[in-house]
Amino acid sequence: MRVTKAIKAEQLRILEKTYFDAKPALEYSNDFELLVAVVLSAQCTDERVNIVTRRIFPELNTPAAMLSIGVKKLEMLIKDCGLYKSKANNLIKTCDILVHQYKGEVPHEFEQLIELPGVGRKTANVVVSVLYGTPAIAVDTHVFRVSNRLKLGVASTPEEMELKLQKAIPKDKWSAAHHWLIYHGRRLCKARKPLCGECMLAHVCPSAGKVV
DNA sequence: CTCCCGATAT
DNA sequence: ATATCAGGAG
Repeated sequence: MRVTKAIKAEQLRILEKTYFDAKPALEYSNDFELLVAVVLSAQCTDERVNIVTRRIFPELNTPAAMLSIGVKKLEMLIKDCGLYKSKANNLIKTCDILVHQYKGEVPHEFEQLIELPGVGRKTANVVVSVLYGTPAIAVDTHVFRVSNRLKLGVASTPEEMELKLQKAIPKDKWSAAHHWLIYHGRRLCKARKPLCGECMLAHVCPSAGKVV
């Protein structure tokens, strides 16, 4: 199947119709909490992140509070999320910067966010999109896999995919499309065993039934 | 490219 | 047993 511009538009139309109510799965009650939750979500399910954050956010809901407990305690608290030494180290460093350079606030600009330790393009895009309404397409493992399968965008790196998707998707749909693709990746277009048999996109998907 | 890493699904 | 999970840094 050759994925033309018209087919991509049809893919997006179906995704929107199916996942119109898609929203962030991570739980948070302020800007700082969302930033922390997204950092913790690297190579970890959102469900597990929520279990951990429900336990720690009542105490650690500000960068000053998190900074004060130190790396070792933070490591123990977030251990269940995996990659815990890097994440704890990065979070403490980020908290230090937020407290001393941003008055304890989470910066609003992508260029500022991406300079924070442990914050890359994906995390920065989620923050500006979810918190500040800036059009952005955060390319995580689901967005990358699903987009490549649909050939909505074809890329070998997340950053390349981000650029391809920005061209394939109308700007006013960027942030929503990010959530459509994640929901689709979780529910049907799974990494291991995609459910092409019950997929509403199968007739416009060049990979339908072909994924090992 | 490798390393970080525990929990879960298959 | 192995692949994968809202990645990022060296």
